[in-house]
Amino acid sequence: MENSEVARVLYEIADYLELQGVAFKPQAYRRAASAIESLDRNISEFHSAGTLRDIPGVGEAIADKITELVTTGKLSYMEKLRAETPPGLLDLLAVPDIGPKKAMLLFKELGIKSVDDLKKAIFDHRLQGLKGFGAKTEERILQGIRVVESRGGRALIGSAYETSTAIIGRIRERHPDIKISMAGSLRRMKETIGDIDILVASGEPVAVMDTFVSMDGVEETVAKGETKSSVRLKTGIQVDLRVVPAGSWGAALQYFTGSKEHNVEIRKLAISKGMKISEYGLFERDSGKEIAAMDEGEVYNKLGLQFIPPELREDRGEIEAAARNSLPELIGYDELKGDLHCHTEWSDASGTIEEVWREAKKMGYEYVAITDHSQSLKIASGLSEGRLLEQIKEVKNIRERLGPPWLFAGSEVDVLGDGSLDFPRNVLDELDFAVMSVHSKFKMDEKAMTGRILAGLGDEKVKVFAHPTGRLIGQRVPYTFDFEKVVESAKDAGIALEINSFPDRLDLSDVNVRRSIEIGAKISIDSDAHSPEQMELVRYGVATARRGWASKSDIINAMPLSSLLKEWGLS
DNA sequence: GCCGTTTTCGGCCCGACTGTTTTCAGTCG
Repeated sequence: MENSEVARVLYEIADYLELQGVAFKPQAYRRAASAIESLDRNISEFHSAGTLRDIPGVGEAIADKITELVTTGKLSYMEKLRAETPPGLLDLLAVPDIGPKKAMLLFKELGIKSVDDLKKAIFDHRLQGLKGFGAKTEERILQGIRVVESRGGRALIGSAYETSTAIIGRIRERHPDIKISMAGSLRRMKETIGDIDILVASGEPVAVMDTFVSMDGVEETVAKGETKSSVRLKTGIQVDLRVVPAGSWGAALQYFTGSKEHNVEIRKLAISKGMKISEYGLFERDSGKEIAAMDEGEVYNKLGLQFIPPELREDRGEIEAAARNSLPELIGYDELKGDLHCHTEWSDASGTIEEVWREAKKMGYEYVAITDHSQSLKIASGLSEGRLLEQIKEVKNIRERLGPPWLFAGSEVDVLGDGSLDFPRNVLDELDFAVMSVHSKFKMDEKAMTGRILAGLGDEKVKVFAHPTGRLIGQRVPYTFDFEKVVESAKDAGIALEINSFPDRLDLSDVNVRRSIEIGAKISIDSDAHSPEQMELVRYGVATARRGWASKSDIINAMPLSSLLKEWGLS
């Protein structure tokens, strides 16, 4: 059973208990669920080793439940809770402004069991008169239902990052003297974003708020107060803006960056050291004297910690590592020396080889690889043997003519169902190197898929395994294969596992990156650009590497060209 | 239900905003 499935069950239990008004247990279940989600090994390994209780937040009772789950695939406790609660009631919790108390009240007083029931009740004006419900609440809930029905999930980091960059630019233009930054999951560069958080330090909060709520693209102002405003954009995404005094900038940035789990642990740490932390600063608990507030790094330092980069703040051991002064030095956003996976108009992309070269030069790269699709990928205009040989000649000509950055003549070669590569030996041998991918027969069973991948990784021309799990965020689950075995094999063969930087892939994921590095495999952060400007998407790939605790030495395309040629035998 | 340099019981992060029950509860992040 997958970790995510176990976590989902525990989250569901938390929701049921919350609906029943049970105190504290929901948090306990959520904490355990969150820890299990970020494990880098399968939960069944902990079960077999008898170390379930080593997982933070897992005690006797939850360990027993996990055991029942992984051995039988079912959990009687959850079935009992499920039977006691009308199924639609959980959906009510997803509606903004409806929490457990209101959901239960609606059920008990009006028999409302689903979002549909709730809509009908509002149209019949049956909510008014209920304790705690007035006309405005009714209107807000109706709005909330519309949002839930239209949004249907979280935004990918790519679009959220661009939107937020544009908003910050507009606010800064009008208020040049303020400090402004992304915060929340966006600053942590999570792969999906629930809403965009922006933090401002200014002595004139009202003026900044006014600019914010009256920007182009605002569909509706959800809330507007003295320190916080929320709007919903026409694109459906919600943006929260918070304004704090300049004196508490660092503490506020720390606080609003989260994650929630990280902050809970930071608060507990503060308490254990006789301090107290809020968005206004770090204070001595008894005297109330300010210890740090202006500078985010100082807030961490005064707690006895190294500065923790936002991408690590997920309560996955970063606080303990920072206390021991042993955080990794993360790969920087400007440390890539090249891109090993780019497409051109020879297959399914736009842009010529020369345009890709020019973009690489603009980005300050030392090298870039042309890796168009292979022959069997007809849907993406894969190159035939003859076309590929022709392209290799062309790449080498341009390389001669234009000089650095160095152009590699590569190919994104499919590994076919039987484990063979999509070009014959004599053609592969003409390449500088190959990027291997799975693009077909996604539904093979674990054994067959693992064998297929391992066979492909056995070819000496393969130097990068692209988008290794095949997932598409929110659209397609990874294919089934033995991840550990593949990583081990890639490590032994000197093949890098890719972080594909496309926002709907980000494959490897942060958790998979961390596991791969632990095993000792190397990573290649590539754009998979299908137009020259998409080469900049590597920002999200680097972010994912950082979230996976990767440092420069883990990333092969952070190497200068000379080392890459020598150590990786690319040419 | 979990946890422990406050350790086997008694706590469990903190504050803003909103609407309504006019002094506070519910929700959210």
